[in-house]
Amino acid sequence: MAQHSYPPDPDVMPLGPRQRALLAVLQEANAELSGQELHERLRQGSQRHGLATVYRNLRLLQRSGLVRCRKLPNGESVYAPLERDDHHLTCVSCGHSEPLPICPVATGGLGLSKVLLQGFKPLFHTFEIHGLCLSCQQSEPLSHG
Amino acid sequence: MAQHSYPPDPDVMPLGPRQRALLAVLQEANAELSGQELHERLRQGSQRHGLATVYRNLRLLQRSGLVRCRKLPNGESVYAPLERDDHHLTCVSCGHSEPLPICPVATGGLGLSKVLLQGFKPLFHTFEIHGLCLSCQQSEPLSHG
DNA sequence: GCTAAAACGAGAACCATTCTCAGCATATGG
DNA sequence: CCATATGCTGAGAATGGTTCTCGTTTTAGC
Repeated sequence: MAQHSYPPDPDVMPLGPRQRALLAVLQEANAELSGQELHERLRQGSQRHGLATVYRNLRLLQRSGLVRCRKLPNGESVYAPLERDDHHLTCVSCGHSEPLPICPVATGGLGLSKVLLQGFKPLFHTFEIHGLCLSCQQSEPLSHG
Repeated sequence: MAQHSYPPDPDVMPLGPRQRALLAVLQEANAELSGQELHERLRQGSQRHGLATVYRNLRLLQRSGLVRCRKLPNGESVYAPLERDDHHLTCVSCGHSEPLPICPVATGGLGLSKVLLQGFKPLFHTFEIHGLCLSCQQSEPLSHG
């Protein structure tokens, strides 16, 4: 057991030093970060950090309900603290994704009955509108070839 | 120009035979299909079909607003006809994703002002609840290591 | 200190997707 | 009817983010 004491939530095991560093970087950032970006930023600190461990811990933090994740059209995953409730407009043509400054879903208050959830324990939700951004509408003749 | 005549929608260029085949398979399927699954099913028909073309046409159909796409946690993309308005419960631990039989968002009627959209032309939206499925809650001791 | 168990890092492996490029189909103009 | 330009197609190679492997390092408990 390489765990450090520090029990912020009885529901969750204590976090290791690298996991705390990772969370801290995510919280300081004002945007979602990819695994690679996170790795780069962590390297600049004093601790050693391997890419594999960054991904390992991202998975663990996500399972613990501390980190949320979203996939961009290019396949990258981007991460943010769970409590951040941002949603996005994403272009199906160029892949550009930008924050949508409203949450159209009554978070938490979702009228989701327990019956519908069937034992599923919700942690966060993602809402995304996909379409064509202005510049793609203008540049593309929209031909199927 | 290898396009075949057949103008179903003045807003959109006519579709080629492979694009129509692709759409047909998606419409017959009662679930989202991945690019690879789509490719397999198309191979079974009479026309020849290459994987590259399947992906090429999926991209084009998506841009034309005929097909929607969603990324699974394992990195695969799954496709469906645009008009299908399904949403999902997805487990952050095992990656299992199942349909959620309600749409908590007032589709179309989203109170999204044009100001917020800033020229963005919406085609479809995705809504997904991420959390822990029952079996993952039971099996995992939730340790950070 | 010493040992067993857990976490770690570097690099290889993975795999869905995209790219490359030579060949072929379509449409048109001569 | 044939020549030619255009651009779609498929096989296979390349790409790139993420995961796996495995030998090493760190931690916890004694």
